[in-house]
Amino acid sequence: MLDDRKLEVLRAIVEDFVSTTEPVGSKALAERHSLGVSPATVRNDMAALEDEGFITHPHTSAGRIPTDKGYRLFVDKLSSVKPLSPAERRAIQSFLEGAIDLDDVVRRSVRLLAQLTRQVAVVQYPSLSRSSVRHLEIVHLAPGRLLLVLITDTGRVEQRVLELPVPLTEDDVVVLRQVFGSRLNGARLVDAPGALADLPDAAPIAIRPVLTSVMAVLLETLVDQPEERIALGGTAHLTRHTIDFPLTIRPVLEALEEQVVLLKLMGEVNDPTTVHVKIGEENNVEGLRSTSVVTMGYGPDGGAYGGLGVVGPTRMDYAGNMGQVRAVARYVGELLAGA
Amino acid sequence: MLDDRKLEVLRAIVEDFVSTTEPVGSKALAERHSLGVSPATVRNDMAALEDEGFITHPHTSAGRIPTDKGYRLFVDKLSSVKPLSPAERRAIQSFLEGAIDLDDVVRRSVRLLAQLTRQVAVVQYPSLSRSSVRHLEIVHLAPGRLLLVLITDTGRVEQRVLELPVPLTEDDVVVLRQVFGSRLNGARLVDAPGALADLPDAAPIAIRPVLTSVMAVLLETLVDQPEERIALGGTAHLTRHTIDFPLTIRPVLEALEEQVVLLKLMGEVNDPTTVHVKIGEENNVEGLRSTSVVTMGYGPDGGAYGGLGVVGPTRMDYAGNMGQVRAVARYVGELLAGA
DNA sequence: ACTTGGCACTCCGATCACCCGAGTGCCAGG
DNA sequence: CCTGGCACTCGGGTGATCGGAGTGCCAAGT
Repeated sequence: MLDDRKLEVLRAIVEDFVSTTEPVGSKALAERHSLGVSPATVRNDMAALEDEGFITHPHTSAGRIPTDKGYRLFVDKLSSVKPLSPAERRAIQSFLEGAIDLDDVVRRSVRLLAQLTRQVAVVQYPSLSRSSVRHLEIVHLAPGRLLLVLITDTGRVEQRVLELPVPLTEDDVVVLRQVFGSRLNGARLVDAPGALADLPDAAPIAIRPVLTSVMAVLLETLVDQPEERIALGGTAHLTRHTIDFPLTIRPVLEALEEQVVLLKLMGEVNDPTTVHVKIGEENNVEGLRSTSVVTMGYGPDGGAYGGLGVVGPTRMDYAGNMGQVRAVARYVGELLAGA
Repeated sequence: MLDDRKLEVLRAIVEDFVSTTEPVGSKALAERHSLGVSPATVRNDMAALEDEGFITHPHTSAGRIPTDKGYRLFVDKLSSVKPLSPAERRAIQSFLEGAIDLDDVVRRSVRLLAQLTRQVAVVQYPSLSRSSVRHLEIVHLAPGRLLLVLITDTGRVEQRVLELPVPLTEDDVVVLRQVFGSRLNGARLVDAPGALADLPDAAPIAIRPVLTSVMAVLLETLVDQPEERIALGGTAHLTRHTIDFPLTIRPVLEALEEQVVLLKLMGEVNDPTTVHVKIGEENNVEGLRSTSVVTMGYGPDGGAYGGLGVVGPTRMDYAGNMGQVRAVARYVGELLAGA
């Protein structure tokens, strides 16, 4: 029931609407795209597409615009991810080289993504749970006061201050360092509980209370409830699209301020090695129902440190944005894997 | 030329305009505020205020609105910082307690400020240059590869990876740690150059090259060009005010995305112990000319770790916002000083 | 000298009628 | 199954109208 020409018409509608922002009519469509048929025929096809729910028109005498379902079909079947232009490649390169630490990498990535796609960009910090321990430092700040500093392979640094009921000697601290270091260095954080399980028994009795305190903090705030972080940028781009809908922009901004929401966006990626697109109502997030989200995981050879992506109007350049998100994700993945 | 009643009229205009968003006319004003005079008299006073440049009217048959100059007078002479309500105090308390690290403190503060003031909130991380060294850790990642981790008294953690042309022994690293630690621990970062000046001469020849490399990185990226960080939140509030001006919101969002701009805002605070207000055109920042900025420094007893504040429309509740900013600044200051 | 009521004037904004044009749906003929 | 033709719909822009809010000024009052 949807022959090739109808699909072609749908593609043309999507492309025209994306670039012009205006409902596209049968006549204009027949002219601009060389379909080889008359406007009347296009109208018939349009009617069919509308019956199937791929397009609508805002009112009787207006042209057609794609529905979420229409965009979905377009993304799945009618377009292919657009490779980057040389200029874009260079931009990525020059933007990301010279980052001095993880924070810097993330901030630069957000900026880069926002600039490339001209959309709102979101970058998740490498998830703690999927990282491994590069180094765990235990600093004796004051009697009875310890500072734990955890550094992951991706360069994330987490620190926790810890008050102890008992004072410690310098030697105790050395032992602590040694004990934790030997078991955790190089281990993945998810494996930490296992790696530490026998610790209380294996350690000298004198420091067992301290040791369990440290373990508790470590496991609780870094493994059980690891703090996820997310960076956001390019919100000014929201104003480009919604010139007429100032009330459309608010729920989006509000949603984007919620860490939880952003994490949800990044978290719903099942296969981290490809770009994912959520269109309009497909988003489970209240407030982003009128937007589309393009995401991808990044990390070493397909594994995932975290996710990144962009949020924009459903009327977006999917092919282009998917290409850009993919490219940045890959680049960032390599960058962090090599760090 | 500006007698008490005229000032009273100005105050009334500012208050009414702030709360209603609409130009206020002589009649409404005479009624709502018990000025004891007729609308005609109010009109005369208004004319005088307008001559002096404190108010304008958008068009002939509209009421008056305050100018930047009018707001300035209002802030300086006609209003006093509003103390917080008990509910607000409780909010601050409950919001900030339970923060697990500096990042957490800053993020919570931003959120808190945004929520209290219903404006866009900005919080600067404690400036590196004004902090002192709590701990400097040197980790031997791999032969020829060092990781420096600097932890400040305010809990900021900075890390730098460092490639060395020569491999190091574990003993070398211990020496490095000892040497740097003894000179830097407890010292303010600005004093670091002095504290380290004699180092190359005092150290064993063998590790001098390494030592100077480490020093270079340390001084360059942490002292000479310390990375300033800033957190932003509550941007959704921008949409509350500018319902009618969707193009007004963009330059503001764009400005707020620029670290430089935010730093400028925070940096222009000369006396960090009191709240500062920049109104409209007083802002040197392109894009924020139509907004007002309320800032204050935070830190131990008047000293300044950094700044925080809010950005909103010139038509804002100055008394309230100033009170809220001040309260949060003080609270955050104490919190970090005690950490 | 200041205040006040009165009054003419201005101008914004809402309302309405109007028309143009784009676009559709349908039909009959190729 | 495609096509041209045609009547119909409806949104949006234009222009005229009108009411009301607010002003500025003046002359009279205290």
